[in-house]
Amino acid sequence: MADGLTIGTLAKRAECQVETIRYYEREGLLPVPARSAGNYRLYGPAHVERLSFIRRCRSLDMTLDEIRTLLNFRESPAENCGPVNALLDEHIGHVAGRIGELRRLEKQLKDLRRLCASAKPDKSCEILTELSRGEKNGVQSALSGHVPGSHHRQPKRRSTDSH
Amino acid sequence: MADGLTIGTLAKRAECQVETIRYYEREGLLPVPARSAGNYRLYGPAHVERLSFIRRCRSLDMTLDEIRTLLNFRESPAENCGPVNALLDEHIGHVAGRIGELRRLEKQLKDLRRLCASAKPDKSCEILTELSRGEKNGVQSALSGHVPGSHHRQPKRRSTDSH
DNA sequence: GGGCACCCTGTAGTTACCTTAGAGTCAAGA
DNA sequence: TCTTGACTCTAAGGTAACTACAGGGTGCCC
Repeated sequence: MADGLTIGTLAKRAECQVETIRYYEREGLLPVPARSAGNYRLYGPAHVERLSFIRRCRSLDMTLDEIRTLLNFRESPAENCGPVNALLDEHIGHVAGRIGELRRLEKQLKDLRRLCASAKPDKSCEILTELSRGEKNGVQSALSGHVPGSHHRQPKRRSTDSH
Repeated sequence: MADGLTIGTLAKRAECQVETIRYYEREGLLPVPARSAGNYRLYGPAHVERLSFIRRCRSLDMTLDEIRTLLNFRESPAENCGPVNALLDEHIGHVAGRIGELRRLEKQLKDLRRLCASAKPDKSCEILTELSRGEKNGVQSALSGHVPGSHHRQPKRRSTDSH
């Protein structure tokens, strides 16, 4: 193999999964790379840098669309970076709003939990009773619309990793 | 139409979308209802109560699997409600953990934002520079694995609603 | 009987990937 | 040389919890 990194090496450098790289390529976030004689993707330093940028933004919970926008700013610099600031401010707003929602949610859950401090006979479980109440004075929805994801998907490891 | 609520009426009672009800039926969360002569679904008070229960749990950000578990508890009551408490405690743990993650995230974003207080010439934008740094002393990932969703999907309204 | 709101089924799209199947490639060891 | 094992390829399907849409049928009022 002449030169260039294989996809697995790039994945290690940028700390992400191989499949994620191929996905970004399909999504147009990473340019189509050169290929080796055996049809392997070959990457250079520019790919490492670009992928690191993307992963860093993702670790800040930006969407791929937001990242696309930032990448465009990088490629065709305008007179000032006002739009970059604006994008970041908006994103900060999202995160802050979400924290507020989750805090209200946490309070509700704790209120609910307090209804049943110990393991009582199941039939009189106040929690189940309260949850089935349709009235407006019960537990209220804290969320504007529905907010997804206090549950993470923990990626199943490949068999090659653990075995 | 003899008696029973149509799906639209049920949706209004439980404050959810018609499609969501059909989805819950497919998922086995709601029992298959009776049908009218014209093949319309017909619901009774038990459906209203059960759907309200589900929606209330969803507004508390529980997964459908968790809700399924709670519904099972309701249907076949055991000696005590310890498992209900356990489920709720675990869910509270999820939410609390998520709040912590998002707070770290918010701090990082604000640190990043401070690098560029005004609209400077784009080429020297410190934010873009910092985001492309691969080094370990830059902005760090605050998230264990990836945490989805500070962005909400806001459902597009149907044309019949706004027009 | 015309029009409108409502309902039906079935399929596909959303986000950001992860998983799997089935096959090819590469380098090293026996 | 052959084989083993790690790596790579493409294509398709799965995840969560719905939402959207196409193409039709039903119920009811005027």
